[in-house]
Amino acid sequence: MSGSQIRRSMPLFPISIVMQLTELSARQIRYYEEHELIAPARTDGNRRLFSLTDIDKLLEIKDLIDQGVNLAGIKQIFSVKEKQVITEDVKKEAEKARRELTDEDLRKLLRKELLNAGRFNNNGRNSMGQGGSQFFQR
Amino acid sequence: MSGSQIRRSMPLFPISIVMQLTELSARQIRYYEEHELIAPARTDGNRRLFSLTDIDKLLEIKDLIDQGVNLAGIKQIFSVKEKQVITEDVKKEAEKARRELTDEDLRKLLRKELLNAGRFNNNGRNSMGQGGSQFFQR
DNA sequence: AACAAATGTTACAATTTCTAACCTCTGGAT
DNA sequence: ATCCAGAGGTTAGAAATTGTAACATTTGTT
Repeated sequence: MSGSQIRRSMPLFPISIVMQLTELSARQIRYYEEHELIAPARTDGNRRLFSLTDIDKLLEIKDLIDQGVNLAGIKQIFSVKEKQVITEDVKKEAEKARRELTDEDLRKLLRKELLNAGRFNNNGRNSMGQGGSQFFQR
Repeated sequence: MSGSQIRRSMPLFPISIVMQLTELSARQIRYYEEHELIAPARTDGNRRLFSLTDIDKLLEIKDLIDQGVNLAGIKQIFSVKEKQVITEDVKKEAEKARRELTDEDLRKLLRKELLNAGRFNNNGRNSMGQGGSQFFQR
């Protein structure tokens, strides 16, 4: 399971292959790297080497571009999706807990939760600054 | 709790007030409505009336615009965040289950999970189409 | 070692897209 | 009836994205 993660992030493909797989131009792919949407590995000779994860990301980028989203937007979307991955992690564990419900699993779940607490800056502001009316409090 | 939800979505503010609160121009605010990022209510005389939810959204829009995200991107982000709310819902329930762990709660959790399953189109594609190599399977 | 093909970098240009500002006109409120 | 906030159309300027070309470097092959 962690092995497949390694495989998915293994740098394997030269840009020519990625162009075919994604139907993106080399220029586009380099541009997206320049703006830090992807970070392909490099060979000793400075050639890009893309992983499956990179390719998936490129396909997602292509989708969003088609929907009119600009690069800044895609960057934001990726960052909220990263959060999503973690909550989904918790979700999966909850699922497992539902099935098994051993004390050991519950301890693991709790531990993970605590580790992730406050890991991201919560961007949620509120229109009334501090000391907003109690009437409107969430 | 559901009461405060009602209050937060209650149409209260005319555009002039919203301009001050958000430091957005009227033209901008209308522009964002035109592109369906907000949907303020209207008075009998067709004037816009904004809720606190609208104002929060506008502040978030302002932030994202400042970060260079275009409207299409903001729209996507809003839709992703909606998902997030739901997974966070599940997360909260998982937290609760961890504390209480009654059979009843677990049944509720499961029910919610099943109800939300497939509620959103999962946009996740895979670089290898169908029949991709087992080697790379997630 | 030498050559051909692929890829990297950089610069310039062109095109497209966004967004804010300008402007006019309408309709509601006093 | 008048006044003014608000609605909506149009446009200009800026920014983003991609294409193209020139030239350097790497890779693989013979």
